[in-house]
Amino acid sequence: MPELPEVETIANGVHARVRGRRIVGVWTSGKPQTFKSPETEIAAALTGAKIQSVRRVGKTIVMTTEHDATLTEFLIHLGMTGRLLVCTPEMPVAPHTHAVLTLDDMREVRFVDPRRFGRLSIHKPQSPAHTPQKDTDSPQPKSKEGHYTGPGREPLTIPLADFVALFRNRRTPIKAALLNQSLLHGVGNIYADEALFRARIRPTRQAARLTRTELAKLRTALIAVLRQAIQLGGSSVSDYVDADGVRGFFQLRHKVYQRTGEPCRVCGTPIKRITLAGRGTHFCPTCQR
DNA sequence: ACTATGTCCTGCGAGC
DNA sequence: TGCTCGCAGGACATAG
Repeated sequence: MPELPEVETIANGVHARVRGRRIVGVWTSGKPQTFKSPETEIAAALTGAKIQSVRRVGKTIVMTTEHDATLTEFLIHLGMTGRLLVCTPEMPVAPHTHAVLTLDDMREVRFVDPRRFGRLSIHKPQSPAHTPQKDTDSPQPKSKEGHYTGPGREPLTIPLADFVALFRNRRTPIKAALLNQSLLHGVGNIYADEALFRARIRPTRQAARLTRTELAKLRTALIAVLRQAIQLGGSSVSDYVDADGVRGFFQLRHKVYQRTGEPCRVCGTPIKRITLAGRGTHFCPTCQR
């Protein structure tokens, strides 16, 4: 399932291939749950627009487009099985294709999603002039200036003090807290398990009970594992592929994820699997305390 | 405000 | 071999 490293790989790949191209046509499948914004709005906003950039925010791909000096952000969340592919027209259209953007060089950006947990939407950066001057009553500075910033903090850049503060007073297991996108966004099941293993912390530990030292270790481990995964093009479990349909390699480096019963690569103890927060959770009962 | 659980959806693999 | 059935999970809704 695409998490931060996979989404980053895809966004970078699509960016390199389509930046500067104009969208000349938009087709959508009509499957209602795929579209968080009405399909008519998506088509209207993107048709004729020029692609400025494609980047990652959390697990979301943000395609920024410009049309008559108006910026629009097309948000693509891949869910579990979503793919974003840059294709030539003669390539066969995969089953479960839900959106196709035709570019001015006839190539196509295709969104394919068999399981339909993915979501497409339009985000319009609000110009400050248009926002009513009422936002003084919001207790915390939310996303004020408009461009999409996601629900939580970026794991790769969050300072240690902020990272530690995220987990203060959280009684939920640390694994569940890592999966909470309104705290850190971008971390999913694979990298939560892998980071906790590298930090030698049990997924079941209550977040608020972790020491500052343990949280520092966790942050370092998380950043390291995400960076390494990005370098290897992500983890291809189930059917993840990048913008060209190429698989990643980080699954070969997994130390616990989907290694139930196999020996721990550090101590040889069989990797244990439990269910936590409704998710398969893998850890080494010896190494992780 | 926080926490836990159910729901969506389809492909695949285990088991018979 | 061929079938059924249960599981996988990210985000959101709902309930406590």
